[in-house]
Amino acid sequence: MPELPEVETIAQGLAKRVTGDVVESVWLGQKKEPLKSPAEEIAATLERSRIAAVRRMGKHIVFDLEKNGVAQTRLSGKNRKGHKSSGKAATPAASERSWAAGSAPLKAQWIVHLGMTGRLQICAPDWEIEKHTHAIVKLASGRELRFVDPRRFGRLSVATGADFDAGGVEPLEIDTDQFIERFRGRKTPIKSALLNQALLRGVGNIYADESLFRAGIRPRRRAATIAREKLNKLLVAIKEVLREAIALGGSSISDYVGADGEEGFFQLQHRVYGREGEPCLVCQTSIKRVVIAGRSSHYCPKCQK
DNA sequence: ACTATTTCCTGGATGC
DNA sequence: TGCATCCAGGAAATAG
Repeated sequence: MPELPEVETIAQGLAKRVTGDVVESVWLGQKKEPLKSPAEEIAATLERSRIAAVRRMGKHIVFDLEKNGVAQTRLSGKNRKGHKSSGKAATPAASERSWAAGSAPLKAQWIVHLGMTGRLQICAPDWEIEKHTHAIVKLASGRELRFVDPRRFGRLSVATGADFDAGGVEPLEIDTDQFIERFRGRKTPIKSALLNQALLRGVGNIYADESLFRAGIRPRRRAATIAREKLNKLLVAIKEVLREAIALGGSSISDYVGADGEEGFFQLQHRVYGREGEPCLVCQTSIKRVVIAGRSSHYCPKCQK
């Protein structure tokens, strides 16, 4: 279940391997759940685009795309209402020019959310197509980038007009004042607030539990009842947990593996997540599990108040 | 404007 | 062995 550290690891791995490559063609499966944008729009946006960068925003992987202005103009005019062709010379010679040449490239983004079980694999075209493969992106380098997701909680979309807005604020970039402002006054349990991507983006169930343990706060505590000092401690804990996890390549439980298929190791550092009934590593008290907002929440009843 | 609950999905684990 | 049931959980949709 990829959260911020896993997605960061995957995005970095992908960036290393596909930056600069060009999309030749795109195949999209028939299942509609994984597609947040219309299939034709995703395909049209990706095809003939150069992958300028791959980065993470919250739990999303964002591919920054650049396309020759001429080709993009033609596609936009055909596929999007109210978007007129700009009248630039659309000669075949121009559309085949190298990416560096000619007018400024038109930008777009391909956004991938892995959900629970989504994976992006880079492979040779003759690799067996796995069950639950929903997208195959053919690259000019001869490789393929495939999206595989058995549970179909993952999502693919494109942003063409404006930049993709992931909502919320990056937990590794937010400062104490911003954090307190966003979380204080909320009546909801702090655990729910941490999972709310519109507040803070990228923290999921594992890292919420681990951060709350380090900060000594019970997951059911209402955000509004937590003192500023304690909220500050929580933010420090969140940043610490996320940074440590990124350094270890994320947590490999269930389906997660990095871009090259390697596993992460942060699961070995989990102090409460998945440890129901086991002794607290600090005080030996049995770790409890309760359900909050439909999510398993693990905590030490003695260390967390 | 918030908050809480339900729904979507499949595979692996568990129970009888 | 086989079959049914439960559970994992992010985010969108729905209800209050």
